[in-house]
Amino acid sequence: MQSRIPVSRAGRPRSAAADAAILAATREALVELGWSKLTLSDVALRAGVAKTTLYRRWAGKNELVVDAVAELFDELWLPDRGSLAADIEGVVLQFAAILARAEARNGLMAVVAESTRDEALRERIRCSIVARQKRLVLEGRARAQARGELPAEPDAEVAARTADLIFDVVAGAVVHRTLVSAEPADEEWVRGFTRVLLLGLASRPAEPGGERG
Amino acid sequence: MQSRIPVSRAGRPRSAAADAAILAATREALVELGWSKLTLSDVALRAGVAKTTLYRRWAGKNELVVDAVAELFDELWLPDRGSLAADIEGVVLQFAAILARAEARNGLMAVVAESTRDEALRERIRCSIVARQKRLVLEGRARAQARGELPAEPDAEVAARTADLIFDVVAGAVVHRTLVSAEPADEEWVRGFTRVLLLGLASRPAEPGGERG
DNA sequence: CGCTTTCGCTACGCGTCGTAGCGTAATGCG
DNA sequence: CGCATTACGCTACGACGCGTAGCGAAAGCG
Repeated sequence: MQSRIPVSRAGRPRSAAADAAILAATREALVELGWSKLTLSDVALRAGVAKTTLYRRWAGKNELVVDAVAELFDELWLPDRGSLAADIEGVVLQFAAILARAEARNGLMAVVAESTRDEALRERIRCSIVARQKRLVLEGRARAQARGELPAEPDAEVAARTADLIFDVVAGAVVHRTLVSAEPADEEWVRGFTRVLLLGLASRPAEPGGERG
Repeated sequence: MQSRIPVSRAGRPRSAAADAAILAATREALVELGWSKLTLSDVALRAGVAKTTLYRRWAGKNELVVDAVAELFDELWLPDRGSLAADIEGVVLQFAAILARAEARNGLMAVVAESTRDEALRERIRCSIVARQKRLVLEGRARAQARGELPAEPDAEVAARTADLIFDVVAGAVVHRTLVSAEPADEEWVRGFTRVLLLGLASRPAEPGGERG
């Protein structure tokens, strides 16, 4: 789903290069300036286009940044590493790698913050960013059930609720670690997180040396 | 820790009533307008004070909103409900109740988003908001260890890392559920979350009826 | 009572937003 | 090719919020 202003079919077509330049310039400005100091005039200058061109395609700051940030999450996918634990670690590390980039941190937080007041914006975020992540949860669980690592869910509604829960736990933990605690979600942290997620708090903690199992 | 501009001791003292009115007006404006549309002129008008009075006490929007939001988290505490699961459910429900309020959602997200660029602001958030929450994790674990529900941690460093992990998982999940998924963290959700946190994903899911251990 | 500081008010400079208007460039169609 | 249509770059503009300065008056402290 795009947040763009609809385009007419007749006449001179919009420059695709300008689109790419604007989105790239937005991410660049997001890194250097952050959300609040990012101005559309500056983005236009960086992209080498006129400010009015920008307003012809996006309605405002929100819409532009959503599209610019959503592109970052396109690279998320779920590698099959053979076990549920390894799959989780893999995808969490990918997510963490994206959030390690300043443009993702700044943009994601800004957009989510803005969405608390803007229902349409929240819907765009859900479609552009969140839905892609949630798909991975469903895929990972299906694999784990096929392997026998997770019990099958007889009730579809309960299954859906559980998937939502897992999604909030995984995404929330990584985001909180990265943005609020402001510490990297590195491999060691991901190992500990995966252990808690799979086995629970009651299990004995992992050794610092990196025991796995 | 306060973000206020230091006050002199001689001369006319600052009006305490004005302080309360300003913070309340900030929360009110946060609910109605959200972060980006909140203006200090409007806050001053609502509070019945001059805009200059506002700038005499806080350096800007960030500092003011941090203080206004931090007050909301003062009410967090850890009731002793007799078991680790019940303690977790209790504190998570409290946290969820705070985040159910629009002023908390808007303010917290706005401030966190802004903090991605502002190190000093991040530090203020850590002291004013996050530290209070993290204390509850340590307290809850100490109780659980005293009860024998959790194994004792021989290594202090490992214990600290685990506490940080738990904190990010709990706070992150609730925040993500409330702000990104935009669905309430109600009692049913909290039960499911607590179950996963304590027992892990591999455990059989709870029945919809509300079976408890 | 004087000294100090706060308070309300008005006014101001600055920067950004988002739009209007214009001339020009690029494309599709007959 | 010639025309209609649209995008583009540019300039200018009004509106608005930010943060500050200056003033007279009010409220405490010694």
